[in-house]
Amino acid sequence: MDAKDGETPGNGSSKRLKKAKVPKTTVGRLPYYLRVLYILQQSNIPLVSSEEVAKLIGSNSAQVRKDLSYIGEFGQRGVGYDVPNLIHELEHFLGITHLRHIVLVGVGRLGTALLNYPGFHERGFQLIAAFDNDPKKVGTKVAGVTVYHIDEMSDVLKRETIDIGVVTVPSDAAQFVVDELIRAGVRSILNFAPMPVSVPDGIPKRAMCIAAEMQILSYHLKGQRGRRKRPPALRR
Amino acid sequence: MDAKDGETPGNGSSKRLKKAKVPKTTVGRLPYYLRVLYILQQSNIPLVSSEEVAKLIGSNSAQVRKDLSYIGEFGQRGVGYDVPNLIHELEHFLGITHLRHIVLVGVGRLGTALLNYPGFHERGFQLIAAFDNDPKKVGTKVAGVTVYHIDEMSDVLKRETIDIGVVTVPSDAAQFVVDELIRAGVRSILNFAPMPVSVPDGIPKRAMCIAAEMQILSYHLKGQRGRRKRPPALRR
DNA sequence: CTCTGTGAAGTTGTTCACAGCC
DNA sequence: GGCTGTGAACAACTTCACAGAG
Repeated sequence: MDAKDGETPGNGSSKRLKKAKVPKTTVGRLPYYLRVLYILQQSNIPLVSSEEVAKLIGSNSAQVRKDLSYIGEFGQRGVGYDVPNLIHELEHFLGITHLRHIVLVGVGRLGTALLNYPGFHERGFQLIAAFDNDPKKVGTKVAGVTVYHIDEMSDVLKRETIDIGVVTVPSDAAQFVVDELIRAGVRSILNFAPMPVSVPDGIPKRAMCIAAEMQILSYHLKGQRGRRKRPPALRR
Repeated sequence: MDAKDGETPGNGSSKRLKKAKVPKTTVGRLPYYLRVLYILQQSNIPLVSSEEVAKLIGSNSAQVRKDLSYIGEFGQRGVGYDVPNLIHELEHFLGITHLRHIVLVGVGRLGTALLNYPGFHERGFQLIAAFDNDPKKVGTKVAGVTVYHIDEMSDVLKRETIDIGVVTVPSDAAQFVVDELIRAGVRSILNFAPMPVSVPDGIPKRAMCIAAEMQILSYHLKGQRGRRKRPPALRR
């Protein structure tokens, strides 16, 4: 149900690397490894062990080593991993070595919040434009990003390569907006609308649904009766 | 790395049901089934087949049937599933039959956007309170929800059972806020801060990280060179 | 002795294919 | 005929446990 694979169908052997297959579960964890590595780097910690990384993200050392081993051999036995080097390798693997261009459609509250989110820029994602169908919003700037009308999308994006289209419109507009983004040449979709959308084969897609996450939490709460009286001791 | 299991450790056989084990991947898909069922219900469609549900969420019919079969036998052979009944069963299974109480910590832009998100209420989640450490925000109301100071948390929540604490504070405050929520008796955590947090055993936890999702998309774009010239035909 | 990298074992999840009921 | 429910086959992922490098 999640992202389409995004792999070009018949590219068995690229010239880039040996590139054995990397499980998608592994790909999903790499951004989290990267996040703790950035923190370690800020603290000027030059080396880290798989055990330490595991502790920080709540996993286990074998998992960390296995995940990293799918990408290459970056550690030193008896020593650990060089933090800046590992950051470099992960960034390279994830394709975030150069600035990625993104656009956002739907300048409502969530859209505005995201436009103001500093994490985009910090992580190498550059907001090129925003789109909405509300004439009051069109022509304004939100967090420094110009808002265009949705009908202008193809024109505005004519000369730009957009890597990711972020969709923050109401459910009933989501599929239309996704279709427009694809038509305008946008290469992948991040959908926040609480509605499944379909994309053509080969277009990577991810969905973030807050309500779904909360329902999953709700499930885990079943069976635990009511308010905890004596909170469990905090670890750490 | 994701949510703690949330299962009370030694409760092999509850009296509630036969309750065979439901894979967590299945639990993760149920909210999406529910979402398309709500849509079908709004269109007054009384019956649906596993094939149709699968099409709508981009899965396959065997997966849908298998998932549903972990919970019970809700379909009729040769006919399909009764939409309202299946909704009822899924809601029951997910524990969203009664209102869930939630609080939010961090009334910044993202927090404000979430407080205004109508999906909470529509899906049976009731915002009881919000917290921030900014004196300018304390005492105001955002989207009808009163903002308290973080130090007041234990007091404010003394008599309430809070099911989910939503964390939308900056990274460096995330662990502190989570610890406070746990101390105040909050039963589970939904973390939006781009920082792993740890919780005691038995406290369900989920994380939503936008940057991570975008990095995963970025990975899938690697290898596809540049702007698509001729967009693939839209399906549907 | 420490910590990585990795086959092999073990576990979990998905797909197949068909019996069973409408 | 149509569609569910489900063992059994298959595939993916995780954990173990240890060889090998520093």
